[in-house]
Amino acid sequence: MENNKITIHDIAKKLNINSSTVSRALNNSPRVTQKTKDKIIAAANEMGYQRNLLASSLRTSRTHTIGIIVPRISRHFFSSAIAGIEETAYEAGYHVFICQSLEQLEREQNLVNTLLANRVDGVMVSISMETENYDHFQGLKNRGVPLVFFDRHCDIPGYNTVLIDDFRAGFEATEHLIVQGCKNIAHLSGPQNVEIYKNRFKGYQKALEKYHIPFKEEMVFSSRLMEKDGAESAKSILALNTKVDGLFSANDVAAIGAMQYFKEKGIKIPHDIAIVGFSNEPISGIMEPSLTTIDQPGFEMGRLATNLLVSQIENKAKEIMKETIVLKPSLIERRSSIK
Amino acid sequence: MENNKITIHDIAKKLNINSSTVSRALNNSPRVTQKTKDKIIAAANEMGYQRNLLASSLRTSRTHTIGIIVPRISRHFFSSAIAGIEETAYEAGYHVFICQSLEQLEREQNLVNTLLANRVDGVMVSISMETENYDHFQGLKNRGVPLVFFDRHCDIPGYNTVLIDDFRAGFEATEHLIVQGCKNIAHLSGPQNVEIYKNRFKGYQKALEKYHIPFKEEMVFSSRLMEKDGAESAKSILALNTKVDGLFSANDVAAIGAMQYFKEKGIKIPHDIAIVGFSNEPISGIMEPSLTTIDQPGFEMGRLATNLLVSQIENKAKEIMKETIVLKPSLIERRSSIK
DNA sequence: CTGTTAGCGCATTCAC
DNA sequence: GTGAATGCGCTAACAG
Repeated sequence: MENNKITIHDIAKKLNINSSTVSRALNNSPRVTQKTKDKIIAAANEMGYQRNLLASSLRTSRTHTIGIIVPRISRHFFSSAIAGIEETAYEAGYHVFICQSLEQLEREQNLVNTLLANRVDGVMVSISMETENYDHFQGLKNRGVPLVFFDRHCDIPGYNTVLIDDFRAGFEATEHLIVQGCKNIAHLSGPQNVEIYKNRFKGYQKALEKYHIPFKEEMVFSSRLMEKDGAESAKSILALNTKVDGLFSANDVAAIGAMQYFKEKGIKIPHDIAIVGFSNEPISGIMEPSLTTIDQPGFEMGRLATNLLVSQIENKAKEIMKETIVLKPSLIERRSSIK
Repeated sequence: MENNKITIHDIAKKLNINSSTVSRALNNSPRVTQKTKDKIIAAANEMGYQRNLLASSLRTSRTHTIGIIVPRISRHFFSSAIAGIEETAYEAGYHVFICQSLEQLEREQNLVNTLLANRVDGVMVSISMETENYDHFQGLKNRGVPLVFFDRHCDIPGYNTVLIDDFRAGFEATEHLIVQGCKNIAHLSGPQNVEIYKNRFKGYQKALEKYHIPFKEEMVFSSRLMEKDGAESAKSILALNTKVDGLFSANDVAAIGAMQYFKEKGIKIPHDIAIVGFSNEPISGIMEPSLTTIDQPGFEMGRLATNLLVSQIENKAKEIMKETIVLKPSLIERRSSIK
């Protein structure tokens, strides 16, 4: 039917008015009569007009788009977070540009530049496991593009951040195992440049300390916390001289990898080894209730982070404030007692 | 350090040359001396120049961005497909704008318009379960924006499509159950406006026919194939007069829901009821090998669909060809025999 | 090889 | 309340 590209000029010509009026009408400016507005909007619909956001953004230097960089969209936590982000962003009139770093620093760096080149109004990041410095975020700061970290944040102060209390999560997870009777508790930890893993580890140590259980270096297995890392760590755990009877994993995926390995070896969960990991709904749901998990409120974090970002974007005139929102983790016990 | 917005004019001024030359140099045009190129690139880096893609795209009417609409990014099949799409797109010099319809027609319609307004160079869609007509894709055609359907396609000819042979998948799944000794095989089916579900259903019927097993309407449970739908169907299956001993589910999620329900009720899989579903790696991996699955080559489909789309985009001068690529499904048996 | 000019589509001054 | 003119930053056409 309608051909290719209809511009405000085309509809102005047809109505024998000026394109500025059309522009104003379509932006619902109060400086246009309702009558002419109606006429213009009717004509626009009829002609199949569609605003060219590129031109509009070029002119206003606002894209109403926010960029988000996560390690991997298929991870349950991140897809929940994205759901929260999209919902909130949509309500505030923003679109979301979703990007995956795939845990690679180089990709993360490129993505920041891509987002910058696309002139997004703000950026939300959960850093990759390889990210140890933050130079690549400097460009955002130079351009005055608001940035919010969520979940996997950095330890440099002065950034806006939404996170959960990971120290507390680690502490409670470990305490839970201790209270249930575990004596030798191993820990699967992640790269220490990522604050969440560092803090979960600290929580683990603190819980041991509280219950006067000696901390042993060899009980901590550091890896990138993929499924196979969990399995490998499980193998190492079985090879230890000490008989391990509890395990706290710093993420969901590694916990699952470890659990699988243990099961293959005929080890009973939680009877022989009790595990506390993090929630991963699609998987948690189909497992027998052998895993106690810590819930990560991804959706909620997404919402909060987006609100924070949007308020930064829209108050850019004022000095950008630095804010940190801390959420409480919650332990989900799938059974009344472990041992 | 560097301030806000540096344009090609700024760097032209600094070097006492014309901005067109700068533009040409930055686009690596052969019509600029290597010397001046080097000089310009050096200056650009030094000044922290970053191309404004909005302006560039406005001028060239090419964004080098492709939009993709899937029902839900967290679904294993789609996240694999997205991985394939991103990889291929990146190689071809395109960015990917990922959107989720969340199985809602209205969202799908809005997303098409959003992509259009953002002037993406092409679009890839796997339709929602609610999508029964295709008017909302008309705008793409009018604008000459190439469109490729993958996996969940439509039955209207004249569109580019990448799909797997779903009839064959349904047939082989059902045949597998029959050969393993199942006599009463139920089927979990999805909305029949979605071709893949229709064809899987047809394959199921054809297999029954081949083995002279009477088809019974009450053995088919139609739903939106969510996890809870699978569970509900499982409940209905147990309430039947006929004792069902085999189940073919038209997707992975419903199969998992059904399996959980059966297990809760103490029914042994596959001894009491054998199930064939579709692969869902993160979940398949942690289950005991009780589920035979059909592999959906998401990554491969993503690659193929992207290649198809890119070739359409880049040959837009010629008439747009219509092509359908059909992939073979492959049955993955996790154990040698079921019964 | 490089400079000049014009315009992509829109929003925003400034007039009236 | 509406029209005319200008420019966002870039690239393409045409000169030279």
